[in-house]
Amino acid sequence: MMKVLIVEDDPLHRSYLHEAVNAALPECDTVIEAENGTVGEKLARDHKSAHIVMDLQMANRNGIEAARTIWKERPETRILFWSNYSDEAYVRGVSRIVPDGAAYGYVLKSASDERLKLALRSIFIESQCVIDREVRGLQQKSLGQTNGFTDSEYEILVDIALGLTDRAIAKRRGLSLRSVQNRLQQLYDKLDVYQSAGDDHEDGRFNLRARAVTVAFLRKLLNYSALERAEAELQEWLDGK
Amino acid sequence: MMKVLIVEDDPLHRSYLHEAVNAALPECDTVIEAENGTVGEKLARDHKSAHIVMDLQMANRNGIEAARTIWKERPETRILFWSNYSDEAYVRGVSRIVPDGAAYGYVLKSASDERLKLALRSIFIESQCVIDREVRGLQQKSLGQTNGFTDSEYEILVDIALGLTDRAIAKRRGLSLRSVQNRLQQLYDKLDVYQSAGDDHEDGRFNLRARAVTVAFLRKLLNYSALERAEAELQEWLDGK
DNA sequence: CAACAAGCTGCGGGTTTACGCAAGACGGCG
DNA sequence: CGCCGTCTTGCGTAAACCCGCAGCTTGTTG
Repeated sequence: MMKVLIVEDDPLHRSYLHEAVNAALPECDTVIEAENGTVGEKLARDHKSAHIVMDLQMANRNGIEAARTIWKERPETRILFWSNYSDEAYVRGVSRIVPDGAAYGYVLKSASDERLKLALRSIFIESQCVIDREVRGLQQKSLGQTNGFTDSEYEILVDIALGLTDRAIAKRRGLSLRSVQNRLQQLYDKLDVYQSAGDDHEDGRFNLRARAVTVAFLRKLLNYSALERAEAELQEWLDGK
Repeated sequence: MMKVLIVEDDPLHRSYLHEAVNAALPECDTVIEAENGTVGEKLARDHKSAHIVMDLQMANRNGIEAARTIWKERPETRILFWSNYSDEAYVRGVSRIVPDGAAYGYVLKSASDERLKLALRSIFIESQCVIDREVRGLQQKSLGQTNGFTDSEYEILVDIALGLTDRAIAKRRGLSLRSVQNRLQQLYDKLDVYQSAGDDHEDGRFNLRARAVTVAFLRKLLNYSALERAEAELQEWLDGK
């Protein structure tokens, strides 16, 4: 009497998930599969799916995008994210879109069979949130401020990553030019862009703005999918004049 | 009488490869597996492997890095790259390291079983190069100049992506400041950074330098692994004063 | 309420970027 | 050889960027 929707790129992983669901949830009688985010959204709508397992990184339409629209239509949907990576960019992306009180989970693909099955039961049957330990760590840092980044810092990081000028950022965020630059300084500080820049020889200097983006990338604060989303939002904003 | 080494992150894909090798190469009597680049290099050395199937994107040590050191030790090794992506960054990275006359292959994970098996036989038995059609396209563009990027353009792209200043680039590449800036202009041109910048309203302007990097990322000219490698090279250069 | 921290803003100035203009340098080609 | 295209370099300028300094607005705390 339970239906589960699997949204996952890779056929191997898809069939693995299928088996795992069958094994972990005997009360589940139908399993549907989608091979990308677009199809996933459509199937979720058609079947009014209440239980979804979703990959984050998919070529066609990213898991976060798909989850967002699904949750917009029915916020009580339970979604288990099953991902290869625990990049801060993904973690931040997910926790930005989960509706209040929704049951969801975040399990890494490297987790054991047991963990996956346990998570499936906890979320779909017990309505509990299950977040992988490793991911949890990031989340703390990300929301709390310890060593992590404020939302406004993250925001401006994305803005310069997109290639906006200070002026454009100011306009977009409704700030003065100087405020934007303040935030930038703050960002450069946290990313440690200076130390690598200084190097007592004054010649080996970095372009702070570009360097900050790169460092963020190398630290997985940003990744392709985050950029992609940000770019889409930017275009939207540009169109809205 | 043939040994095959499989280097692949994901356990599912690893066992899939294992089966594929067994099915396609009955003359192969032993299959060894490594779960990341570091182990892969070690096993290749210990076993003097002549036939390797390698994933490109691996957490620990990237397939390109591993392949490079393996080929440095024994250039006649045959390597089949099996990857999820056909990013120009990967294609360029691979073709940069393949030794003269070496037999290698590049097959996408989305290819059919048949294609994979055929590629295995062609490369390991017939010593032929097998490059996936989709990848091939990129390679042409990348080496030929049609619409693609010159090496020097790509080089400077990487440099600004790393966050170097014009001056630093000039020093590193042995050019004058102005020449560096010339190449940048050229790059901006090809990346079409202007059109999105202009937009008749003079306010919606982009920071060309940062924008170029982002556009390159979105077009898969750059990706994480390319950045990682470039960063390592940069550090090396910095240490060498 | 006073005191204080945190964030926004304007001003000013030193540095870096982006780029037009023009003078060489180098290589191919008729 | 002279012509031409491509690449390099210097000069000069307008704009953008980085940032110290100082005045203001907040929200918080004793």
